[in-house]
Amino acid sequence: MLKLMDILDATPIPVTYRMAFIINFYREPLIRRMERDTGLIRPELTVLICLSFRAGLNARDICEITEQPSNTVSRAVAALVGKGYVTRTRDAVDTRRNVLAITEAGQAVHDRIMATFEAAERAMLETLAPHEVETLTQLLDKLARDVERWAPGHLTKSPGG
Amino acid sequence: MLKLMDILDATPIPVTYRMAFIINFYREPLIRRMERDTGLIRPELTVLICLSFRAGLNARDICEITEQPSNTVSRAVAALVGKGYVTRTRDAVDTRRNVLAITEAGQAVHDRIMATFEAAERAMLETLAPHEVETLTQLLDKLARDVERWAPGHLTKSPGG
DNA sequence: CATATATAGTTCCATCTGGAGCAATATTTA
DNA sequence: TAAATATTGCTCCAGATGGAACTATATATG
Repeated sequence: MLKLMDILDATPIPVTYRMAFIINFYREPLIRRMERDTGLIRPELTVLICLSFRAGLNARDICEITEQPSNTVSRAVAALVGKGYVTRTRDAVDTRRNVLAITEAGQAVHDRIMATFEAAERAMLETLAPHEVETLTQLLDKLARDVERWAPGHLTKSPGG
Repeated sequence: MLKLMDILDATPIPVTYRMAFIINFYREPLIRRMERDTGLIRPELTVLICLSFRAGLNARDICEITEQPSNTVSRAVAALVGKGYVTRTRDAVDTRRNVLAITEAGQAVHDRIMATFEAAERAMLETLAPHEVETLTQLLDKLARDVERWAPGHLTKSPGG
């Protein structure tokens, strides 16, 4: 039976096709499992990750950090507040802003989810020797940090810089 | 301003987080541009890629190759037939099957789209030295070919096989 | 102070997506 | 042949997603 991997060899985009392939088979099942087990959906996890890393952000900050549309973030925040995973308090100075913070329960569910992601990555990387993992990480890091230069249409988003 | 990349360093999944980051900024703009310029959507491109690689597939084959749900493929095929990019002919032997093939126009639009993907990958990889690109490709290939072992929940899909 | 403009966050709406189940056809079993 | 089961491909429906417009508040300008 023909499988996706047979097409891997024929594609004119060997690097990104493989990356997309890997991410697809890595992330989708984990996201599905998370949705089933915790009731959280993807944008909600994104918000939790941001708030877990830094408290005191507002929805707009998360939009800019993640480059997601504001309605997606808005919905995710509202859902997380409803579930008790995030608190939302009006800023006293600028009453348009809602300052967000992750709750203990939110941190707990975040940690549980990330643990499954972590285990899956470890399992994936077992194929590689430690020095190969290091090399791979470094190369990916180089590409990621260079995103401003190569991302198609990325610069056009904020002409002011 | 905090950006996604600052979180890169703090994540417990350094490899897959970077891959997802890269793929996100690579693929989404290209897909959006494709949708705008050609009117094709993602699943339709997937079908075109399969049929470009091998003619004579049916929808079920494409489902198995790409692991996409049958309704998604069904819709994509119907849209492509309507646009004149794919032909669909009933199999004389098994009249449940529709044998699919890409048309000349379909191949042309496929090639045009893939050319933009190719140019974007080239631009992305300019950051790396040729030997680094080679190393990266090999490491990704190793992971991709090992997918059956590590993909979460992948084996459960076909217990017989 | 009054008006114009900018920003935070939400809702509306159209579209994409996947799960479940359905109709048509093929295959197996009695 | 008749009935049970499997397979192909489709439609229905619920939920996710993003663009655009809207409300409320803040800031800049006369």
